[in-house]
Amino acid sequence: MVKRKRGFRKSVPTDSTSIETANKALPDRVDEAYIVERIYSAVMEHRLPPAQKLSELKLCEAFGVGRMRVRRALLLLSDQGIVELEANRGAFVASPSPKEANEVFDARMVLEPAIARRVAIETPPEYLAMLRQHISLEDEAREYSRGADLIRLSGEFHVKVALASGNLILRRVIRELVTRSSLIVGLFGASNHMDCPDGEHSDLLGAIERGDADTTASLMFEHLRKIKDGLDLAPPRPKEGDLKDILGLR
Amino acid sequence: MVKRKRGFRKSVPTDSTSIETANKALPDRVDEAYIVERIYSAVMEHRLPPAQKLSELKLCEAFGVGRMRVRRALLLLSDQGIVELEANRGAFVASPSPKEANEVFDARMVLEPAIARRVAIETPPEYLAMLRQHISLEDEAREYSRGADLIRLSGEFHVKVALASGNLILRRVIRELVTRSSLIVGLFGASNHMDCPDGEHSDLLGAIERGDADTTASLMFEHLRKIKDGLDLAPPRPKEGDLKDILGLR
DNA sequence: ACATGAAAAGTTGTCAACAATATTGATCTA
DNA sequence: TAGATCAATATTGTTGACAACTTTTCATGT
Repeated sequence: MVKRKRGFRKSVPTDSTSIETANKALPDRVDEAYIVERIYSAVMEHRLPPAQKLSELKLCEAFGVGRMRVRRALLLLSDQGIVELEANRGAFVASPSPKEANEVFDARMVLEPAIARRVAIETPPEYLAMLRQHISLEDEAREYSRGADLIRLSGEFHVKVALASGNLILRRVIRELVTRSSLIVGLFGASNHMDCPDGEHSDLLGAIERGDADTTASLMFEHLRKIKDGLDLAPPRPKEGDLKDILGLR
Repeated sequence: MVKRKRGFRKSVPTDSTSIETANKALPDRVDEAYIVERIYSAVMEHRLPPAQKLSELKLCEAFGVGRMRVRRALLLLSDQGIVELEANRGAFVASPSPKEANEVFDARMVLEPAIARRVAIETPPEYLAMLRQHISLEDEAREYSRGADLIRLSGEFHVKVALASGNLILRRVIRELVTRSSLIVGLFGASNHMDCPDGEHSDLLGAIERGDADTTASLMFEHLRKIKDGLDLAPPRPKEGDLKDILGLR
C-alpha cells in the first residue's frame, strides 16, 4: 500500500483508548495501513460504535504518531465508507442510512455467492483446513457465550471464504463490505441477534468441501438474506426536514 | 467521499499537461475526488502510460492546488492500485506484474458474470436505454477508427453494466478493476488488439434484454476470458535477482 | 429562568519552511 | 572513453505555526 523506510514513533502513551484497548505493543513503524487495520478491527468487534467521533488528537496520542499519519488513515477509511469526514468538524465512524445498508447487503448478495461458488469449484486444501479451524473457533466462542468474539468471528468467516479463492482483490472487496456490515448490524440489528445463524457456516463449508458449486452459492445467498432479514431497515431515520412530520404538524 | 464547504483555487495555469490535455475549465472547487477522477480518466484513455512519473509539482500546477491536495489524491489512487508510491521517489502510474494482471482478470471473471446476471434478472428500462446508446457510441468510434475513444468506451461499457444494477458499490468495485485492466491491456496487449471483440457487447446486451440470466452470465465470462487470452502474460518480467539466469551465467 | 449573543477554547484545514532522500552533472582517474 | 566520486540540484517527507471554523462557556438582558 504505502512503502517507507526508516523512522521511529516518538512517544508511546501508556494509557489505553477505545481503539487501543488491547494495549498491544505498537509496532516499530506505525504507518497508515496499521492505523487503518486497527480501526477496521475495532469496528468489526463493535468497540467503535457508529457516529463515534474520531478526534485527530486522541488518535495521535493513541498511536504515537503525528497528525499527518492520522489524517491520511482517516482519508483512506472515508474512501471505504468506514468513516465519514465532515468539513471542519472532523471524522466520525460511519453511520449508514437504511438505504446504504440495503446497498451493502445487496452488493454482498450479488458478489459473495459468486465467490463462494468459485471456492467450491477449486480450493487449495490448506484453505479448507483454515475454514474448518475458523468454524471451531466460532463454536467455542458460542459455547462460552463470548459475544464480542462471536460477532467478530462471524464477519471474519466471510472474509476468509473470499480469501480461500486465493485472490487478494476479492478478499479486499469483501472485507470492506463485511466491515460496513458490522456497523449496519450494530445500528439495525434486531433484538434477537441472530447475526450469523448457528450451523449455517458449517453447512456452507460442507457444500464447499463436496465441491457442490450450486448448493454453495445458494446457501451463501440464503445465509445473507437471513442476516439482512434479521435487520430492522424499515423506517428511514428522519432527517432534519422531517421534523414537522414527526411532530404531526402538517 | 470528502466534503468541504468553501474556498477558491488559487492559480489556474494555462498550459496543458498530459493529464489536463483536454484543457477543460477547472471546477470552482478542486478536491481530491476531482483529481482522482481526472487521473482515472487519463488512465482509461491510455493517455497516462504505466510507470509514468506523477510529479507532485506538475500536478499542483496542472490542477492549481496546493501540494496537500495532490498528495491526498495520490494516496487514494495508490490504495486502489492505480498508482504506486515509492518512498522518497514519488508516485508512478502503476505497472502491474503479470501476476497482478492475472489476479485482476481472475477477480473480474468471478464478479462481473454475477453482476451481469443480476442485471439481466431485473433492470430499470432507463438503464437498458443507456447501454444501447453506449453501444452505438462504440460502433461509431469503431466505424471512424477513433482508437482512443474505442478503448475508453470498451472499458466504460463494463462499468455501465455494473451501474445498471442500480448499486453504486458494485459500480465502484468494477470501475476500479476496469481501470486497472486498462493499464494491463496497455502493458500486455497483444499486437492484434482485440480488446473488446466486435459484437460481444451487443450480444451481451441482447441476453440482458431478453432476461436470459444464464446466457448473460456465461457471455460475460467468455467475453472476459477472450480479453484475457488476448494478453501476453506468459513471461513474468525478470526481477533483479534473475540477472544471472538471463545472461546464462548459471 | 430562559434566550440571546459575544467571547473563549478547542479542533480542523492550510501553508510554508525545513529535513531527508534521490537524481543530476561535473570532475577526476585509470 | 568508461567508470567512480562528490558536489549541486531537485523532489519528497515531516513538522510546526497559523488561519478558519465549530463548539462551549459565560455574561447579559428580558
